Amino acid sequence: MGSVRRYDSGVDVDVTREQARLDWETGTIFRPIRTGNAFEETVERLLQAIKLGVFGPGDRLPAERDLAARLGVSRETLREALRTLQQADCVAPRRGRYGGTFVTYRMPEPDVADLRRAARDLGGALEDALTYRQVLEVGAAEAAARRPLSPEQRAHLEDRLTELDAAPAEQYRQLDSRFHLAIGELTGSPSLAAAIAEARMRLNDLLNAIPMLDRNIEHAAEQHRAMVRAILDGDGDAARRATEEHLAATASLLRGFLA
Amino acid sequence: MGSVRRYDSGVDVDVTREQARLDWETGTIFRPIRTGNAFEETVERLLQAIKLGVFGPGDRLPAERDLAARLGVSRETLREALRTLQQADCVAPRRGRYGGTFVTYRMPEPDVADLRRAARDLGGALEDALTYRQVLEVGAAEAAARRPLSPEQRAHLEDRLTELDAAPAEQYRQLDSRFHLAIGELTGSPSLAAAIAEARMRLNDLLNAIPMLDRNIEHAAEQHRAMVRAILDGDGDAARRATEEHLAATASLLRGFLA
DNA sequence: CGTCAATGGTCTGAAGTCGGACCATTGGGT
DNA sequence: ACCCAATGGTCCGACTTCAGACCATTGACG
Repeated sequence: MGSVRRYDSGVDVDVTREQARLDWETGTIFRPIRTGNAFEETVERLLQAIKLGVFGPGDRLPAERDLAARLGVSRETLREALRTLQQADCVAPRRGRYGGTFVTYRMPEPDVADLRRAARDLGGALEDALTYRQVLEVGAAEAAARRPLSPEQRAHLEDRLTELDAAPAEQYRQLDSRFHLAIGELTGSPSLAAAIAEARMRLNDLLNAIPMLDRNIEHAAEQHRAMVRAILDGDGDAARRATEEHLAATASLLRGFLA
Repeated sequence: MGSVRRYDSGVDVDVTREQARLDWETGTIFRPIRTGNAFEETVERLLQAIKLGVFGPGDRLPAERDLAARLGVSRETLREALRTLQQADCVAPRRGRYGGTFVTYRMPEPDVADLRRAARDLGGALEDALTYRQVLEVGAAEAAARRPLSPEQRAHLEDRLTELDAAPAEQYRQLDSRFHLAIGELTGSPSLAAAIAEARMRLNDLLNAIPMLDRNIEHAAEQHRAMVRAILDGDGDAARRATEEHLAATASLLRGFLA
């Protein structure tokens, strides 16, 4: 300790502490540029779009050429991904005009064993994802509330809530995702909406595996209403508090099943 | 309006509204998988590591083999990126043992003309980035405050503040970045820290181009102290408020120069 | 004064990815 | 009954990226 070196900047620094700082920061800034190859990431995205409920069973995905362009990937790579999903019985292609790629995926029944396995796979990334999601969604709710919303936007949010309240049990998770995603989109910040979608994707397998009890659903519904009310009222503080409470409840429910 | 169709799910939906929802959500979920090729992203990362001040003038970057592994990129791609930076006089390689790639980049003088140009280049992405940053950093400060911190972590945070207070004008921006990044790292969530780094990178050229007046620096220093105090005290609400205030001040300073 | 280990510099063959052209199929429209 | 536009299916040549091996250089250390 206390070893000191003079740099060409003319500033004396403690070499040991400086090294510790560097080790720490390089890990953050020099993280991997790409998590996998284009093909794998494409599969992941498509699967998550389906699991998040953006496309339900029977829905048609955008045409290959269009989808490839949206994903910024060549059509061939996209097709390879679609072929994989097809073999996993998630989608089925239909040729000809008015054809397309149609979703055949059905949500599996929630299963606590699945949940534990999924949590083990995530490992330390679980706490990371929960913190990440908390910060993003709480912040988004507040940001959405503090923003002037168009009548269309207000209607859209209420639609999501109504849809969710009327959801049959097997669609609940997907419509819940739609609702939370909608709040992210209301912030008007594409980056924020994308980050929320990503965070939710990471937790999605876990959330999907939680058995939904009527009592939990009712509780969640109340919290959802509080969030919507606060956002439509433009009350940022209330929106933040309501979202905080809702996410804390979900997180502790999750931890409960893992304990 | 009111056109209704029955899907195989047996649920009647308003086709017009359903289409609007799809258009909206597909934009979020089917955003591009990769923003550019590996080479471009590598250049960007390196440049940002330097501009954010993780590596100052004269510092040595990690060895090529090591750096390539950290970035998840082949050594050849990394070298191509380094060659580009070399041609831009940002780094210089030195061969032999104890050699390496050394940073030669010097911060340009702040210039309002640069700032306006950079803002124009960003376009609508500016508001996006500001919102994104606000949510992330405010949330991170609160999360860090609500978390038990080790003595090393507390010392690290205080080091960053001390370092920043003692900063010569030409290093101020870089040390400011280090300080804000440190808060993200204190949350213990790598995803959150990475997102903060990314958000800051997007605004970096803008922030760097703001002429720093003594009055602003003093004001910022006060806010920084309040943030640190709140985080070390474990006072989440205070941390959030202090960060909110600080970022609002920076944002309005920025908008002022753009107006 | 030589050794040698760590570093940047160079090359190659394989695999991944891309853009684009062209084919095959289908069902609504004329 | 035919046409044709939109869709999935197939293929190819060019470019990018990769993994790994090998070379060249340097300076601290014995």
